[in-house]
Amino acid sequence: MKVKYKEFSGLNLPAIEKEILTKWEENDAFEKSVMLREGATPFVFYEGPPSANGMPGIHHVISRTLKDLVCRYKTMQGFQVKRKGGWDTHGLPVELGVEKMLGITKEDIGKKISVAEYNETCRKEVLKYKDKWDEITTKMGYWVDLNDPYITFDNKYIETLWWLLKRLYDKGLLYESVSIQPYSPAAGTGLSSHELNQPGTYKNVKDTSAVAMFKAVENEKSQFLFNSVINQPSPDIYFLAWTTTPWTLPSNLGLTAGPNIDYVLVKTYNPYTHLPVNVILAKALISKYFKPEGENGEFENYTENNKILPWKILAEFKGSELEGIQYEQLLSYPANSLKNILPLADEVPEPFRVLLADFVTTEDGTGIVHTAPAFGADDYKVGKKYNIGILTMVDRQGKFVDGLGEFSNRFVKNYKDEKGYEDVNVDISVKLKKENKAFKVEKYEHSYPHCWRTDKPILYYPLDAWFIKTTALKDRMVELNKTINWKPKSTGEGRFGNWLENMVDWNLSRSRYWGTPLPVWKTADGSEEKCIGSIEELISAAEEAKKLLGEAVNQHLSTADLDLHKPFVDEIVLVSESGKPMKRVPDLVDVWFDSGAMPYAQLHYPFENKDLIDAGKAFPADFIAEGVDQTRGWFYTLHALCVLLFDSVAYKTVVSNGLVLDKNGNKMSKRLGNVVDPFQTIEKFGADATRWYLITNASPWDNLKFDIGGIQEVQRKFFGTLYNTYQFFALYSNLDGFAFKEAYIPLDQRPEIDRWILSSLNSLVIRVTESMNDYEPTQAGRAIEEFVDEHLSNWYVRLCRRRFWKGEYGQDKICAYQTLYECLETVVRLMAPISPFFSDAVFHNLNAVTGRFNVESVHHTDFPKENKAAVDTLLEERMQLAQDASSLILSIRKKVNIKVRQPLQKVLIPVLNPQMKEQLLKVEDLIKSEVNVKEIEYITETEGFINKKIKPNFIALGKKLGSKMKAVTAALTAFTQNDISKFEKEGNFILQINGEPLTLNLTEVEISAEDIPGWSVASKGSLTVALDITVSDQLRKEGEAREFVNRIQNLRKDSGFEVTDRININIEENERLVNSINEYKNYICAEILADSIDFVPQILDGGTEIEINDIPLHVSVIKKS
RNA sequence: AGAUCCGUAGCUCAGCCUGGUUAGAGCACUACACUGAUAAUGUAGGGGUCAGCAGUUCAAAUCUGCUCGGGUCUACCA
Repeated sequence: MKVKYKEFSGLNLPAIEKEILTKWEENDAFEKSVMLREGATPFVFYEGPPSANGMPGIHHVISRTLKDLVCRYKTMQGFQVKRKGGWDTHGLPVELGVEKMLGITKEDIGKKISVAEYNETCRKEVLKYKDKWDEITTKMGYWVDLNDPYITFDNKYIETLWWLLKRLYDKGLLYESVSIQPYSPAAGTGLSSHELNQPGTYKNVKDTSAVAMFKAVENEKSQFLFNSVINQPSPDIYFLAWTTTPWTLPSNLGLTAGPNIDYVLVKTYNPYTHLPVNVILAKALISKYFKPEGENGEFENYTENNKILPWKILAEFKGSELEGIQYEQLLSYPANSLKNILPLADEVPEPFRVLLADFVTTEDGTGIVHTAPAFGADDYKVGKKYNIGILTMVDRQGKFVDGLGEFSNRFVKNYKDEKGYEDVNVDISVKLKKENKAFKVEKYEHSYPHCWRTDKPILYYPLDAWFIKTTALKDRMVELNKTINWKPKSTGEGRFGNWLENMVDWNLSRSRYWGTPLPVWKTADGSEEKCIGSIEELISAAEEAKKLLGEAVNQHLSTADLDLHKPFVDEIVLVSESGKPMKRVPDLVDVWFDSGAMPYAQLHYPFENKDLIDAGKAFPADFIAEGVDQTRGWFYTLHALCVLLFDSVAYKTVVSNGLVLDKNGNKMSKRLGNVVDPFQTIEKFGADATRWYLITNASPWDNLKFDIGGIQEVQRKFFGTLYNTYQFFALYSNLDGFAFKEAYIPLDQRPEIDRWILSSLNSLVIRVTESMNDYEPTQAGRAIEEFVDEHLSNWYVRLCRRRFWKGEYGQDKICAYQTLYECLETVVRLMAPISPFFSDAVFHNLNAVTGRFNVESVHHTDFPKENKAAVDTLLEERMQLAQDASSLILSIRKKVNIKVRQPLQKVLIPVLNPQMKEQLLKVEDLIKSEVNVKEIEYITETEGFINKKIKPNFIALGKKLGSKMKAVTAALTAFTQNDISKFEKEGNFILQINGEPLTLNLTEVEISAEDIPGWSVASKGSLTVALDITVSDQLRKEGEAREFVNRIQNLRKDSGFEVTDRININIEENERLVNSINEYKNYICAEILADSIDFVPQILDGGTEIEINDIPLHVSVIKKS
């Protein structure tokens, strides 16, 4: 028996997928898909490692679908695409998870639990959900190599990181410096930004805020200001600067103004001392300190009892004019004297000057920012730029240092829960008030970050940290970024581009436990340091230390069970050039370094696989994809490290996909309970429907509103249609034994409709290929959808049904089979990257019979190549015409209530030009059979018969006419039928516009048929049809015959006859139908496979009663045995 | 606060780059039809201040500016 096309017993995607999965596993389909391309050009893909200590969510499914479909597509395009999986295993989330699990805090590490035990727990916990991840990977059909993944805690991985760090170190790009970080004096530890983002850390608190007065120094730079105060009551000028943290004032070293902000010099009185003063502040903020009625008030009669301060603007200027003006230190003590100011650069600091920076606003304060480089990141940055030095008048416990007079050793906030703590900020403000140095002191409520463990306010504090000098190669990074193909473009130019422009050095240090240790060893005095770049180097350095420093050192060191984590590496002591012992600096490396170094570390470069990187075989990546939230994460660290170390891009194309929101557009979160479980979704609807939905519903970079209903729709609409089409094909092919054994019938020997669908198919191949090459899978998917639904199923198959079940297995049938087969086979290969399961299932079924491909899976075939010769644009156009015409005629039938089975005599179609007629003629038969009409008449000479309308061709006329457009439109609207036909006959028309002649030609207008008086008419665009709705006697009879055929076919079906069974029919005599049936007997018999139709006086068992156009009729249908 | 994306029918989305006169599709809804693809299908109908305002233009969903709303990232500040 011949092999048959397997017919599905129902569209059960999850079940089909399970079968396919088994097949893939049995055949090692994934491995084979890579192996089959051995020697081919590599297409390099990097997998961004997920962290396996969290459950996979639906948002992982979208980015992995994207990655998978590109890799599958490129494989089918002939590239070899290796996909090494990986796990991100270090970092704070892991540590916090473990701490929560063990019920400990960071302080307990090393006390309640040893560092070794703690890290061991992290190591185990981090792969907690690995099984779940493997499961989702398999079930969603993500092909990635999970047998040999890279793991960031692996010694080999870390060794590469060390090698890279050393290279940075040798290039002078790794350095130690202070940075301003959130710091909790109460807990005695720095906080990561992640910790600062814990819920509840920002609290509204009331603090004493002060507007302090900084006295300007008169010299050349400030002369223009002092010129304005000559002859004024006070010769002094003060800058006003606001602070909510008066404790930072003793550390003040600068005042920062905005270069484009307008400032004013105001003559007034100090509201506390009532002394005359001149102050500078932003013009926009005058109203915050002065009442309008006080402007130009009475200065002479001012006394301390006056409620309203008189004030007067003496001068106005831009912030940029203030740059460099000096002022006197606000609060001078021995501790903050000039000699105690530490430099921020190599030169001697020049403090107490006005600086300029863009971060200054006029929303709060005075428009002049008190700048203490130690206690604010912005302050530090601008302070460094202007080299004003740094003063840190607060120690790590949060109290003032010695040598600050009455403030010495006082806590700047109540960190110790002291009873009767007196707020030092209040005392400072009081002192300023008394000394004519405060202009306004008040309580101010604002939100301020607090330590999430101690609930005490944090400070920003300078801490030692290791940095990568990314700014050194900023320009190169910007330049190389321009060569990267970003999808969408705006992320690369906007979000990422801006980020690069405003780049700061990368703070690498983390004072945690579970991470890659920084491989730097230092002597106790810090004078000598050494960076280690490999395990071998570490071992030999340790051996040397052992030799020089004695046997007690590095006793337990062995190559065999070396672990490059804390606490083991910390136990290793090295020896300096001068023979001193060196200990490792305690810092760990930011986890983002782990992932950014993944291109090299996954290959254990350069210790192994050196060639893969150096010869560019696995580097840089052709393609990566992750969520848009990785823009400043992984995308950045990959780029930064690569530019710094290899002067190259790390990836040529990057797709950043948007977020998955719930159906209402809210972010999915466990708290809201709107998280979609990907396991359930795939279990219920199948991975294919889910993938198809995720890809075609919205562009990957748009946020996706995830709606289960959408998946159901995809399943029904797209997969259901494709399924039906395949089932239809399989049903008849199996009957006819079609196995594509006959020679391929040349296109020119196939009927019009076959050539049309094949043309359409090849156009589709072109479109899909273009879209996929352009990383626009959404466009590709939608195009496939449209083809399957609109063209293949709803037109080709519908129109060709008869060809499949009617007649002998001859040329026309074979044409139909070959055509439909080719469509199915091609579509399945086109969609394989997006929906890998169902496509493979259908492919298997097809190929099992025909064996046209010598492969085990659709994923081992090549992507379809377009056959340009098959594309016939005119053909596709006229088929569209046929579809439109049919649809119009059907709508008329509907309107006048004549069913399609009732034949009608004639359709009129006005043709506007010869091309249109030519096109219509070629599809005339299609239209006629589709709408059951006997003839089509084309009318060209139409005057008096068709009403035409005319309107301007705006695109053509717009440029020519400009503002006359309106008048012309009006003139054309007023055209009579005579005007139009005159225009058509003569080819041009002279209009009078505003008394001037204006010649229009036919290409500048659009003429269309509007109406045919006395006919039933419908139109769409330039196509108009008119239907003759008269049903003559002859037509009625034919209609009845068709109706009869239909009823008998139903009976056959209801009786469960085979499609090929032959029958005999008896009809109880019926006067009204006898003529119709006899007249069309031959036709009827052929349709229903009847050998006889006889009228009998009475049917013995009564037969079956049917109705033909409301006429009851008794028949009996007997199957011939 | 800055950057960026988004806002078109009840819902999901096209159209916008390159301005052109009835703003489309699918789903849902209503009615009718079809029935040897039937867990399908066709036809028709209702449903839109294209977020708002202003500008450019003969012409704006489309270009520009501002505002509002939503998302994300970054920053958190005197």
